[in-house]
Amino acid sequence: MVGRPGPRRVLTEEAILDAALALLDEGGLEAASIRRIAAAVGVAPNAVYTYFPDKAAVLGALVDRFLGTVEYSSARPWRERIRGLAVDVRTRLSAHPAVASLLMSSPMGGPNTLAIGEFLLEALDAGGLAPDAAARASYLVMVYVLGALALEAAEHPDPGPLPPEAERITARREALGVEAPAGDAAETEGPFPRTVAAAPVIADYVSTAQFLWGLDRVLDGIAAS
Amino acid sequence: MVGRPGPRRVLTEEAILDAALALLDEGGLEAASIRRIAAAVGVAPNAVYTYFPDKAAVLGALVDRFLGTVEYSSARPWRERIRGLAVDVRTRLSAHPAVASLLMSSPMGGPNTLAIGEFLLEALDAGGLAPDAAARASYLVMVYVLGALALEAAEHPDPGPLPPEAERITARREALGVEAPAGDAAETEGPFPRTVAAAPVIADYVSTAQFLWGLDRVLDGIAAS
DNA sequence: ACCTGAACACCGTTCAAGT
DNA sequence: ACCTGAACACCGTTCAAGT
Repeated sequence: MVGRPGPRRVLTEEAILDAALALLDEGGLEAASIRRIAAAVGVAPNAVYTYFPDKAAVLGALVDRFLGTVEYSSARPWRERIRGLAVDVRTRLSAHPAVASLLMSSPMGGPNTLAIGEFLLEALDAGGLAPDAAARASYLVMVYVLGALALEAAEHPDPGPLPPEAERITARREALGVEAPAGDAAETEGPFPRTVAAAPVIADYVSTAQFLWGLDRVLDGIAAS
Repeated sequence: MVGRPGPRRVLTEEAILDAALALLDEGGLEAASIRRIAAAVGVAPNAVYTYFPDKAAVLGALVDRFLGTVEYSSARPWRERIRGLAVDVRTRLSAHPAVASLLMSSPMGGPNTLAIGEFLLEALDAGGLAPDAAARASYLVMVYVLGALALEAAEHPDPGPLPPEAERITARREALGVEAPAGDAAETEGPFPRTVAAAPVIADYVSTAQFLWGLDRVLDGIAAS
């Protein structure tokens, strides 16, 4: 802006990812355009291509950097290790909801993604699984965690921060047309009677409780294999 | 094209969705633009907005129509019903890989999506689950199936038809740098020793076998709850 | 009601040029 | 090597107008 073109080194991969994340947080997926990222760091749009080959690379690097912030420890029993990892990912994601949608689309090939896979293999080995079963199980855990988080994120395509959990459950409840828990006389009519009867639980799908319930079923299934 | 503007009724929701699906199949997600869909059905871009409020509605309707083609029967034991549904979705999706990515992003609110949810609740009720557990379990099954399919689809962001399974596994194997099954002397060095050792199994993640293994673990966990 | 042309406000990416 | 301005080939969506 001040000076003329030339080798100025005003940019960093980090600075680009910071700007992309800020735009993602404020305006959702569609706000994270190359042009807006460039504007945010005060540079011409095409300058970004000096640091990343294309937009997918920027978003992929963003996802991998995010996964690098996740903390996990090997000190506890194997189930607790995996639960701890899953909860930590989910907690950190709640501050950056738009990143959750990117988790499924990026190719999962970054170094921090590999580190998480390695951690899962360790935990499952500690759980007594044979190497092949541990490998299959680690992928299952990833499918569950990423799937659950992406589905939660899909529920709130609107930009901005994720509303509090209680609010999101209330929104689901209203969307399903349930005011009272409807526990008295089950209205088993209409096209989808079971779905209507289950509405109170369905409203709870986006809750931490449902997330952990599902994870525990997955871990039960793995432990029994 | 031939006549002048006016109430011609040359379009149908069905025709628009047909064109969108064809573009999706040929050119992947980015090919399914409103402008290209309109061109494919021989109409001005904005004519599409007479039938759908926006692009998201077009893609949402496409997903729901796709889920309407899925077949499921209530004749078998509950586990077989759910396995049959999952396999049928996966099989039909292999002809339309780009639709898999849309499964996670659309809000899952269409009538055919509800019908599948209802079917799952029936099967789980037949499996002896209490209503609340059945509701939670039905969501878990959906998370697993949709997550697994979306993750498979993310592996092939290139447009065009999905390569045969054997080819995709070979591609994964090469990407991981595994030529031989490496079962002889485990190279437990480098940054991610377990990941390297598990590479042969990891190459198999995109297989039907892995898909069903994961589903069976999920169903085991549900049955034990 | 259903379609049109034209426009608005954007995109990702490429290219030749400057330092 | 790193950045620029300018351009290319697109987007989704809106609006006033025609029939």
